[in-house]
Amino acid sequence: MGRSPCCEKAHTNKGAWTKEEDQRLINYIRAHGEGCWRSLPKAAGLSRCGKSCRLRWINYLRPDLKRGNFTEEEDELIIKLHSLLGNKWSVIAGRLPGRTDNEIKNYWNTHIKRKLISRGIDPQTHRPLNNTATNSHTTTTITTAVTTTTTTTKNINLDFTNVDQKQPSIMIATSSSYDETKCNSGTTEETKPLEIIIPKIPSQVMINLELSIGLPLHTDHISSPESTASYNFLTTVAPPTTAAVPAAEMVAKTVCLCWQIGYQGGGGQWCGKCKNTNGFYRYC
DNA sequence: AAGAGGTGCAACCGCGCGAGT
DNA sequence: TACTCGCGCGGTTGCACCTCT
Repeated sequence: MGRSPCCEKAHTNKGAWTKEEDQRLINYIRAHGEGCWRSLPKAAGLSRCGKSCRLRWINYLRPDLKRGNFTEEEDELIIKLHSLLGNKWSVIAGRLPGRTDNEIKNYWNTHIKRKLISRGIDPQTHRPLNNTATNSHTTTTITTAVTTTTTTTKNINLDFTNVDQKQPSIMIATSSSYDETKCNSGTTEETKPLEIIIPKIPSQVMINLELSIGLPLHTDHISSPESTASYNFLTTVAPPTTAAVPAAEMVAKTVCLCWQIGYQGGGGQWCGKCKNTNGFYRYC
């Protein structure tokens, strides 16, 4: 069986694009818009693969691209997003207007990786380099900064010290009040640690540490200036928005960072308002 | 001045997914 | 339900440019 090739390779150019090819592509997209990349090369009079045209447009020719060096703020944003999303370059790019996934990916591989290593941080795990190899009988501390719609920040510390002998506990310290029935609780000054007791388990049992990220189902959470001001990288793990989307609208995209921590095949902990859809808890 | 090695980035490749039939 | 098609994504490659010796 197999897939048919995306284009007739014998009749397509490869390698660097010429100015003439660029101009043809720009002119065609200006006249007809994006889309139907497969038929575009022929229609535009280009001897290129449709995928190649799409890549050239998205990564280089698009008028809304921001060229130039990454700022320190962008650096930190990329690091934070990567720590949460991993190599989801397109999602990360969606949070950096004017930057492309390819650009961010390249920048990560050439600059940020080195930067993190120089800080003593593993670029893949975002954990201290000298802490990457751990033993199940030693204390393992995983600290994840989880920010919800508001300024709520939770630091989750998993203490599996001597799992065989006693119940490990998970401490979630949050700078906002914690409401079991709501993911997107309002921000207050109150700090209330939440302790979850995990039943005694054998040390060889696999532990499922899955962080579930849901997309927003509704956008009526945020209306106050304070919450607008608190807009940050985690509030927009929603589908990418275009550059034309007003900032206020972007802010309105909310996300529930429901989390699940449990043994494989066993129960975990969920946000009280999450819905169980096809076996996965989503959205609240 | 020139060659070697390193770096950065544009472009390619293969695969997965969703829509359509 | 099975298959095709087109798009988009992430990983990888190739090459131009830069720096060092």
